[in-house]
Amino acid sequence: MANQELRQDESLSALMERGNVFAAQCPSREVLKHVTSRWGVLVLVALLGGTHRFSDLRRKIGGVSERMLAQTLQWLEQDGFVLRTSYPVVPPHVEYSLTPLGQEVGLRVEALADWIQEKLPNILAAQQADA
Amino acid sequence: MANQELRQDESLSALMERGNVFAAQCPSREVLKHVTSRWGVLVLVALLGGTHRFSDLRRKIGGVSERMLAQTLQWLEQDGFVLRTSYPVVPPHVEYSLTPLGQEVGLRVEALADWIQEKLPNILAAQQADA
DNA sequence: TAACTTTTAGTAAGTACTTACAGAAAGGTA
DNA sequence: TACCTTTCTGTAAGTACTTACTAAAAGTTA
Repeated sequence: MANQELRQDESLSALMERGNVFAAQCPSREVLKHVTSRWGVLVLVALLGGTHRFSDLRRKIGGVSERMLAQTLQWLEQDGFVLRTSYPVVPPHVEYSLTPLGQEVGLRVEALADWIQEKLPNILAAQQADA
Repeated sequence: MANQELRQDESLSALMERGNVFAAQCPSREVLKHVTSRWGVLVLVALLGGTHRFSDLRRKIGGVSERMLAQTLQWLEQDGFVLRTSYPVVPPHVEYSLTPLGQEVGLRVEALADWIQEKLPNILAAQQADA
């Protein structure tokens, strides 16, 4: 059983460099948490549509508080997914956009969100079925 | 501004049937929460690899408690993504697998998780860069 | 009879996520 | 001077998520 974990085409070092979401201590877990967080998903999808200012995002994403939006943006910025551009004017003017890395995750996240939106009727029907 | 929300090719009723994750009260938000929950992602990816018993999942998914695994499986079962098959024996024998709907979400979630695993080195490098 | 098996419920306790609200910054407007 | 603007940051308070632990069911094995 134990050595089944090593596949033929992957060396041990290759596995270590890759990240393993099933391992509790793997740093990929944190990244996954940020990306799939309640507001992270929506921020990524929104920014896929282009650069947004803070308040644009706040308006677009129904239900976010300023506090949570700010925190989520910081997470995504630290992971290298979001680029924050601040103009030194008063009142503040800050723009958020996706980095190339951010666009890649964004596309995956959007694919998931879109699927759920499209299949919502089927899902709701399934929920009724076994209720 | 207000009427820009209606696109030419989509009637109002079509929009309502589709679900909109940006709307705070849309039921798709709940589904999204279950699918992207801390353990939901991992359960879906694990089950994509085939039917698993409860304790198999617990072993495979590093860090889950029995309590959370059970709750997550119930969420996904109610949304129609997971099929629970219970054999009336003692001690209990229960098998979990994906429904056709579950396989569809599973693939999207797996695409996201795989991307993060593969790009982890790049992400960690990006984190270092602005730290 | 005591102990072990597997899956899940229930409880209390702890941690993390979220919200609501007040405040700061510095220039333009009334 | 009083107030408005935008983007945040603290603070306190509330809610939700997680864990650890106890317990049940009913046969099989020691």
